Amino acid sequence: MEVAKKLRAVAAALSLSEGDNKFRIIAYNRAADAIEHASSEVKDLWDDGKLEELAGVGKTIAGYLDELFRTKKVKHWQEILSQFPEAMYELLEISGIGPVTALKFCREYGITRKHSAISKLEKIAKKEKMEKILSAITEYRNRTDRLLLDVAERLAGDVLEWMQKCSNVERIDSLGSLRRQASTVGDLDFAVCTNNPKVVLDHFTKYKRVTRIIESGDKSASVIISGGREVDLMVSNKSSYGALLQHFTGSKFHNIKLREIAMKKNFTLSEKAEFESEEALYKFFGLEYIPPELREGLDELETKIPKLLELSDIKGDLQMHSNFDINTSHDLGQSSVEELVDRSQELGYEYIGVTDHNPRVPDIGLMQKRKDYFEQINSTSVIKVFNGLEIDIKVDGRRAVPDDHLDLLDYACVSIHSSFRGDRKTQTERILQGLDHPKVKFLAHPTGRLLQEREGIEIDWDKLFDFCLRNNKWLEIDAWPNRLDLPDTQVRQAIKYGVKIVVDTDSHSAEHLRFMKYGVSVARRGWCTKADIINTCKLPGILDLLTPGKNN
DNA sequence: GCCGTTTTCGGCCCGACTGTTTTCAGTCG
Repeated sequence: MEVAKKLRAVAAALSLSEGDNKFRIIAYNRAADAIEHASSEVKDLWDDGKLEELAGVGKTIAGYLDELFRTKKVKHWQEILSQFPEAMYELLEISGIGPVTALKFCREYGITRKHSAISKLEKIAKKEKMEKILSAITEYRNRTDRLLLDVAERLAGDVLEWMQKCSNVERIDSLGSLRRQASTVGDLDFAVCTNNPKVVLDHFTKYKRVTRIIESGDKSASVIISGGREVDLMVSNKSSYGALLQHFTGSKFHNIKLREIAMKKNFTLSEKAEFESEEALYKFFGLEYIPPELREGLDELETKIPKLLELSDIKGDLQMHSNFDINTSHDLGQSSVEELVDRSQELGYEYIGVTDHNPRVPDIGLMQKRKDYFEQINSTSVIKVFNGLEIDIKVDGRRAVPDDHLDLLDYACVSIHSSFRGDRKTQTERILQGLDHPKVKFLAHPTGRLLQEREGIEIDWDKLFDFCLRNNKWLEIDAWPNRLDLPDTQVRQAIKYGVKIVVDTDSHSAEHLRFMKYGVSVARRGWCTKADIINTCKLPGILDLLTPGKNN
């Protein structure tokens, strides 16, 4: 059983034990939350002796986790868990079933075996015609992964469009993890300002994609839409709409901390509090306004909030792929350089860098031809078009292009596209070697992670940051929605170190250039200001930075 | 069990919805 699930099982068992301290139960659940939301794997934290750095994991639980990793089991937990059938802990996976219900099912229907627990419950539910349980089991089986940001925005856009058809909707906002621009989104959440909740909620449940209404009351409703996604909507009147926005934007951890602050000032804060705006709410408690992207319950309520990067600060895009065919090692772009230029000009950029993948087989003739082509483009283009290249770092750290070919470029970035496994030390050395050339300006999609598909590589971050700082190398935030790489937590570490960041789209078509906003969101979630980001520089500044010798 | 700019003891976020409980427990976010 994975670690967080185990902690939740212990919490469930404790909650069923007579007279147990309910705060101990909360503590176990909080520890599970902390582990699930940690930026590192819990096993790695244990390896590094950093378990207790997780807020919610104290001495006792850290001790038990240590026992778990050393001996594969925790004696104390075994004793607690063994009071109840193993099957019970499996049933907790079904939405709507908590400890009490799970135990009741196990006892009434003789569900004991762990592995068949949910199938057995399904049979019983069919026989007994327990419709809600059946649909919850179906949803459990179809449980889709979280949505990528661009997909979530599109789905939310459809819901917004439908809701705006209702004349009683005075204002509607999309909230939750989508508003916080987390890298992936689970449920879609909306708040509506209205004087007629009933009509609004009624309209909501009639949305054409709704496949099931989970619940529907006077103030909120939850539905499942086709594809299995849950959509929640809450309503309020104008006088407490700010409190509702704040509450439903979350995160849960941020809200808990905020309410603790309120409590210390002898106020009870909830979504019903009388605040017309979020600004007024934060101000009332003596706090700065916290941008949604920072509301993760880390240290944002105790830290001075910098002026975060904005999309309009971006002056150019330094990673994109054209269809100029140089027999590339990976996928060719779909748009011509001219199309990329046109679209970039519409976006108000002063420059772009075209960084096609390196040729499969080194060919200096092709590189020269490409250089001539860019010179010709620049003779007519309004915006500056840099002749860049994205170069593979091979497994042994060598670049896939001979050094003399780099002389024909304005700049290069390097990246890993193979051999993602490998220990931290080897991968770190590999990257540093790849970066070590004056023409190489930044590391593209540094971890190589693909959201919902592939974990990133292991990197010694301190070592990488130190190298970048000393050698004037930058790290990329790749805005491609299934990359978002560097991840926001590492972005924050990088800029604390003083490392500069490039935010770019890695576009493989002119159509993708619009993804820049997701990269900006990652930068904001990483607490970046305009000054932390290389491509907020205007053209003369970038020309300076790209001139070899000047900054190397 | 966790945690500290009121505290190393004594607190611990808050409310909505559901079901069958005619006043609240269970579950969720």
